Order: sequence, then structure tokens, then C-alpha cells
Amino acid sequence: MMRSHEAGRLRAGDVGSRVTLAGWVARRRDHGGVAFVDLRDGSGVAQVVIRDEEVARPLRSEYCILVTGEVAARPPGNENAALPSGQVEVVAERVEVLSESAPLPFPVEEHFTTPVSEEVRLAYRYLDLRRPAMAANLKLRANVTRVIREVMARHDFLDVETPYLTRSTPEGARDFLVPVRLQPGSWYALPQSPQLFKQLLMVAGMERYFQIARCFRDEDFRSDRQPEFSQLDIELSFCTPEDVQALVEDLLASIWREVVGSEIALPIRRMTYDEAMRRYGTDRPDLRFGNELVDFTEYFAETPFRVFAATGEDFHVGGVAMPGGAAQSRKELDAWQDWARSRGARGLAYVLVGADGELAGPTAKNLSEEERRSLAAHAGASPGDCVFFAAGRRNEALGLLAAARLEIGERCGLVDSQAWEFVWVVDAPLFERVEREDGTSGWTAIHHPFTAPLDEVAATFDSSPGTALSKAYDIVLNGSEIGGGSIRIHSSQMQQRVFDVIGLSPEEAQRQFGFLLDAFAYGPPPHGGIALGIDRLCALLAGADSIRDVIAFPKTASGADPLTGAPSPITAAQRREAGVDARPAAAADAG
RNA sequence: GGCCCCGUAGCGCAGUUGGUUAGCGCGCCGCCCUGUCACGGCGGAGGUCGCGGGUUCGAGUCCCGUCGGGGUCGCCA
Repeated sequence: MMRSHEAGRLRAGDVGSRVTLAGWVARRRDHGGVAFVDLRDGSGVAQVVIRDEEVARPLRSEYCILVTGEVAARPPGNENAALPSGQVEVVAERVEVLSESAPLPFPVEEHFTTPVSEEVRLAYRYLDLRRPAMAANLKLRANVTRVIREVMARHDFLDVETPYLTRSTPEGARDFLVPVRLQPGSWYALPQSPQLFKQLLMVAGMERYFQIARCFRDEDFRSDRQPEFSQLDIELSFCTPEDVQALVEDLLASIWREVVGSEIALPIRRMTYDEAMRRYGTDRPDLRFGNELVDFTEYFAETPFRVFAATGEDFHVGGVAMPGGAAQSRKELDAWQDWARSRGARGLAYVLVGADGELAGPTAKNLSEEERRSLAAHAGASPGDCVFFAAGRRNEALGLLAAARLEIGERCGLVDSQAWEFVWVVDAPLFERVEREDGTSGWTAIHHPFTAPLDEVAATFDSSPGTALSKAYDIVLNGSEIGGGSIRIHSSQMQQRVFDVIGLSPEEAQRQFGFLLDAFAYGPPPHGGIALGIDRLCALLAGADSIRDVIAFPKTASGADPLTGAPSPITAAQRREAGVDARPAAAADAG
């Protein structure tokens, strides 16, 4: 019947033509005998002039209406370039109410900028999405996935769907489980990622696979974490890390060019994991500003200040400068201590660099004369700056300093909010040490146990797991990890050696993902891939604070959906039929 | 699981050391205004102060518990 998405497309050239528009009443105002209705549809807003008061009077906000009329220029003397509804208007000849609207729970109209709680927005998500900003976010997301499909098709990738009902495998996160009526006591798991299936597809000879896949993880929420999320999943056979990276760079450049009209400088820079940790204290550095961390471990090797003196192998003391930070009040400096404690640290030592270069603050008194003389220079701090310090186990100290650096960047306005700073973080360690509950320590795979070691350590990684690096690569944008991948292990022998390091016996490995190991007995090709987080990517592109703003129907932090009321209890009959209460045929956690 | 912030009218918020009838803006309803565009003017309706308990002569305000929302640490290979 009618097309509705035309209101916002009316231009001066349409003056004199007759149009039929459908949309929602964004606002109605009358002035004397003339009523003005802003008609919103998917394309924007048009102003409709209604001279018949009897017709105009019943119209209310968000009524869905159909308007027939003639496009007119505004009367001379009333031109206004800043008009929200454009340069032309429609003089209504006929207005039909297609459906009425109840009074709104919150303002839908664009010019209302007062915040509305997310709970209310989610409960009326269909109204929230009617707001132009949210509609624009969904449009942006659709553009992103469209470009992705175009680029992947151009590179001859095959879109293959993998199961959403699959088996529970001991990956990183908790599984969402689905009871199985036909086999009481047995459960499907929703996939945390298509990782194992895409590797099977490589064995199957699908040399270039991709999928925009929904993934499920039953873990706590964050502003950038939902229990179900979308990732662009990619896997290639016979590839190098550089092949994968070049493909992703084409993807990102195409998305940025077509969706936000921005050119990304290629190639994207590479940084080793080690360098990222040294300079920024994190494996996802925000390169929109400098203000790098400074290593003071060597510098303080002989310090009289006990807190900064090395206590063992894993000890690290580092600093980060805050430009102009010496001007902070005692109260502000105390607030930093609270800030550090809220992050689980004992505190945040600091030294103030005076205008004369003299050091001040409680920590300064504990330093040697030599240290007081050279500390500012070593920290790269200028007179008037403040230097924060963290000391302790390396990862913890670096973590605190990395957070402090971001906080400083924020507070001091160092972050260029217009910038898009991409970086590949490569050569991450293969393993990290874990302390087990029984007090012993062992190793666990940092990425996942199928990640291949660098060629240099292929022969030695099991004898010195702590220093072995992997063929892993993460793509980071403005301090957010938007994707990660690796070259996988395709040799059963090497795979077993990795399992040995992380303490997974052949029997246990066989029980957990034997189907993958079995497949690898049949000539698996060398392969690798990557997964990009669509939600985070879109949130960054949209400038949204939370990925909820680029998901049509997200959940709250407790996993609830205020709109549908999910999750909800099931009936006793459903429980019986699903076999939820049934005993498993064989205890799953027997091993 | 820990910690922090929030919960008062449809929405956003104020509410002092505990004290009369809990306010403001927007929205909503009615009337007025012949070109408005965050129009304007006059009038009006609308509240179990999240819920439960306690202290008190008296609780939106203080205490305990609980529910809900947001953030964060743990967690998320």
C-alpha cells in the first residue's frame, strides 16, 4: 500500500507535488486556527500544516497517521535554516488516524534530552527504539553487518551456520543449559562461540568460513557484556597471522568508510603483548593519548623506601605521571587512595613535583637524596606534575597503573575523543600460571588450548611454559578489545603436548572434545581465524556508552528482560516434560 | 560472591538537624491565542516516598532486612 519512509526526504524540489505520508505524530502544536504536526517516520521528520481545527484537535503524540497533501515552501519571512522539520512542509488535505496512542511513559520526541532510566526504556523498548537516536543505532548496526557480508563475499568466504543446541564443553565461561525432552537428564549447551565447529569446518575443507554468530555465556554483566552477544566468526585454512590481519583490516576499513565515512590508515600498527604491558600495563592499550607508564623496578633496586624495594622475582614498581597533578588538593589526593582501594589495591603512592623541581608528598620523605634529585626526570614528569606509583606483584601493579593512566587521561582531557586508534596486540604468552585451590600451581591457556605456539618455541614450550609466546593476535580500538584470534594447532602431537602442560590427561581431553581430536586424525589443514565482537564494534561506532544501546532487545544486569518478563518460572508440567528433575544417565562430573 | 551509587507523581529531579496539607520542571487534561517549530497565557488532575520490620509523641528523612536498576572487582579460555 503506502510507503511511509519519505517524510524526512522531502526537499525544495518537491514543492508543488502531492504526497502521501505515513508516520507518527512527533509533536502537535496549534496556534490560532492552524495546527502544526511533526510527522516522524524512518527517514526523518516533516512538518504537516493542518488548517482544519476539527481534524487537528484529536491528534496526539505518537498517533500513527496517514497524511495526503501538497508540498509547499514556507511562507517568506519564516525561513529558518535550523528547522528540525526541514525547508518544506506538507499542507494537509486529508489526515487519517491509522491508530491511536496511549499517553507515553516517557518522551519519545527527539528534542527531549532528559535521561530516562534504562529499566523504563527496556520495559517499553518499542517506544525507546522509536526515538531517532536509537533508530539510528540500529540502522548503523545493520549497515555494519551489511558491509561485513559484502566484504566477506568479495573475499570468497562461505557463510556457514553452526548449531545453537550443542554439547557442553569446558571452555572459559559458564554454559547456558537446555534440558532435552527426548533424553531426560541430558542437556544441550548454548555455544560460547562456534570455535570447535569452525575448526571442524576447516577439516571439512571449507577453506574460508565466516558467520555472524550469536554466542552465549552465563557470566556476570558489564556495560559491554551481555549473556548473549554477536560475533563475526572467521576461520581460514593455510593462512598466516598476516593473512587474517589483512582481511580484518579490509573489513574495518570498509566498515569505517561506509558507515561513518572515515578512512583508517592501513596497515594498522602492531605491538607485541610484552610492549603493551610495559608501556601501558594492559593488553588493550588506549593509544588515543600518550602518558605512558614508567618502570621503576630497576631504579628503586637499592631504595631505602621499603615499599618500593624488590621483594622477589615477580616484583614490579612502576609510575605514571599526571600533568598538573601537583596542584591537587589534599582531598583530591585522598580521593585517589579511595579510588585505588575500590580497585582492591592498598593505596596509590604519589609524589608531587613542585615548581622548583623539589618533591613533596608523604612518599618523598622516604626517598634517598639521589632519588629525590632524579625521580622526576626518570618519570618524565615536569614541575607541577604528580607521579603515581604502584608496587607489588607485576600484574597487579601494572593493572593499577593502567587504570590510573586511563583515569588521568580522562580527568586531564588527554583523550582525543575524535580519534580512532587501532592496534594489533600480538605474540601473547601461551600460558599463565594459576594457583589451584589445593595450593599447588599449574598452567592454563591464556587464549584457548588450541592456540599454536610461535615457531621459535614450538620445540621448547612445554619445558618452559612461562616464556612461550603464541601465534595470537588481538585487535584493539581506543582501549577496547574488539576481536581476537590465533593460528590453531593442527598437529595431534603438539595438541597433546599443550594438554600436558595445562594438566589435561589424554583421557580427559578425549572425553571433553574427543570429536575434535578424532577429526584431527584425518589430515587437518593448518588453519587460523579470528572473532570480532559486533556489539562492541557498533557501540564504539555509535559513540554509545553501553552495548545495550546497539542491541534491539538487551537484558538488564540481572539477566532479566523487563519487556517480556524473561526469565520466568515454568509450569510443573513443563518441568516434567523437559525432564529437569530426572537423574542423569551418567553423572557428568564423574571425572 | 565482594564493594560503590541510585529508588519520591507518567518522565527527570528537590526535599534542611526527624515536625503542619511532600514540592519543582516536563508531560498529561481543559480553555484561550491566525504561522508555530523546546511557542505562549490561564486553569486542573495526578503521590501507599520500591517493599517489610524497627526506633520515636512523630519517619520520605534514622537503623536493620529485602527487592529492583546502574557501575565496578572477582569472573568472562
